[in-house]
Amino acid sequence: MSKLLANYCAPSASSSLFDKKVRSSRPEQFTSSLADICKLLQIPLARAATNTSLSFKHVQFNPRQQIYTVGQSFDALYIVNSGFVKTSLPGGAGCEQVLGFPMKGDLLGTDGIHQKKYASNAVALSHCNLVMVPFDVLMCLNKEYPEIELAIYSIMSRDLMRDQIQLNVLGSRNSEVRVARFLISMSERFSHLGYSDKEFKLRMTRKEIASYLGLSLETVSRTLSAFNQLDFIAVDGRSITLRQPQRLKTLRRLPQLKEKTNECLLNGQRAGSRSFAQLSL
Amino acid sequence: MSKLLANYCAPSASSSLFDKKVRSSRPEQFTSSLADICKLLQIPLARAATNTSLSFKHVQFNPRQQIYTVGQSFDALYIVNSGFVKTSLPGGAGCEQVLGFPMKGDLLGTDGIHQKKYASNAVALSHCNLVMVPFDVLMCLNKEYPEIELAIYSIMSRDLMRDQIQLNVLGSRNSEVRVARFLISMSERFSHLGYSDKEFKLRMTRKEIASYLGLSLETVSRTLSAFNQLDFIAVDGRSITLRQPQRLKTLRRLPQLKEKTNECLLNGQRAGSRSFAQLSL
DNA sequence: CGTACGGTTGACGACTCTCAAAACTTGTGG
DNA sequence: CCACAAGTTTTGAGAGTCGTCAACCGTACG
Repeated sequence: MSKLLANYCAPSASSSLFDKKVRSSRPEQFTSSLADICKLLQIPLARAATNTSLSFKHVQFNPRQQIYTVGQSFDALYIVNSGFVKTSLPGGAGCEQVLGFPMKGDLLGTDGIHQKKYASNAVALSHCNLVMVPFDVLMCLNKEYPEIELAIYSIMSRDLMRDQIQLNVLGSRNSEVRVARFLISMSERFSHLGYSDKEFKLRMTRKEIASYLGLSLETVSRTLSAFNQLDFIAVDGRSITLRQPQRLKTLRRLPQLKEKTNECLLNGQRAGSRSFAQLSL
Repeated sequence: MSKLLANYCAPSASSSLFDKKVRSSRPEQFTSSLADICKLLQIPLARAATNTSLSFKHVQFNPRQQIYTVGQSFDALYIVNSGFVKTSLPGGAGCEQVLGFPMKGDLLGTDGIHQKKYASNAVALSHCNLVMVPFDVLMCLNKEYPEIELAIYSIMSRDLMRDQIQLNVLGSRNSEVRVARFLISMSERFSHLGYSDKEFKLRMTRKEIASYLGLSLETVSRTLSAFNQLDFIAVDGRSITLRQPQRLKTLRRLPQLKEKTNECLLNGQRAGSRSFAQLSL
């Protein structure tokens, strides 16, 4: 056990594999302490601060670079320190299914624990800085810091919740709701990271959003344009500004589509026909 | 720690009762040993057999009875010992989103760990016998049996994989593929439990299947009827017989829908003008 | 400057949803 | 045991959303 941990008590040493992935310009961070990781994952673990000997290596990834792929032997989890990631399943006929867009603080690779092989693909959408956490090191850590065990359960539980919510989104067969909930979700995640919740830049293509939402890329584009014309949002390529987040949040399909005049409900806007693009202008 | 465990020490732990597989008769089982649970969850944990003092209570549920609901305080996980369960999210306007159909050996309630509140509803579809595993007891157990920790990670990892696969199904916008994959999935799960993989009875309504697959119940019914006419399956209410599982497994939508001549010619008669594309075996 | 890629917009059609009705099953009470 | 009610399932017809195909524009890149 301590032998394994000792392998990670090398503050100065850097392996050749590690050097290969280092990018050129920026003063990137190369190691994290246990306390750093807990902070990143938002685990309250006071005792971790006392441990200054343990360090975790960081790995750099360039845009479009694979982090791991389906079937690859599982040996480590990754924590996103900076940058944006896309996870996906190969969809057989060349069309992948996007599973999620992990960002700072998210834990990647947990789907590989069961079969000792990664069950999804992970690829960097931007320049990424990930903390590599070898799984056997993590398992040893838990013996010394039992609180970590609960924390990992909690994180995996949260990921299960997220998947369930995404299942709910995909189950609602309505493009506007899906896109709206996607925008709100991104807004909340950016807000949670300390960025603006009104103005942000998407890092993924329309095609990737479409796959994530179970739509075609044209429908995503059209829906964004419609929201733009309604002034719910302002779209400029991948830059999004939320102008009326409440409208997006309360967007529903009304059970009764009969009346085409009633605007007084929670949301109102969506009462009548499909061409609501002309409604509010 | 041992105080908690002591609460679950049954004075008369009869684990021999468990070895006999009592299915339809009514002498229900009321407790399980640690070894029983590991067997149920398919955790290889030899040392657990030595522990005969620890016992876990069983809980009975009648059809339609709630096991837990969204927002309810989380304190225990449940393992399905017998019966069929449905988990779901409340869909706002009365229409729920079905998340899954746990059956024997599945672990329920893990989505409640993160927020200490259950994040989904669980309801019994049949008479159910569940093993209740108080979460704090589980956490204490892990200190005595560290292998359990990895086992729980593994189970949650598997559940994450399942959700991801389901996301993939919902992302494929094609009713036939969804229904086919649902049938194959059920077949494999029954087979895995030792039942027939060709002939089984579904415990859920068409409506619940439809919600699970993101379709309307009529589409599910129609697709099953189409499979029936093609002699892929035989449908009799909720009783299903798989006649040509390979056809179901390889069912795809061809990128080009041009040709209208490509018949399977198994049955010749097809209700609609729908072309069923297959992958060659 | 040509190519490739990403994004927008339009036209058209098909898949699937909605509504509706009927056959069938299940549960309840007299 | 039957009758009635309520729910489930099947099937049909029509309509609507969204996917497919296509063209066009802008940007990046060699």
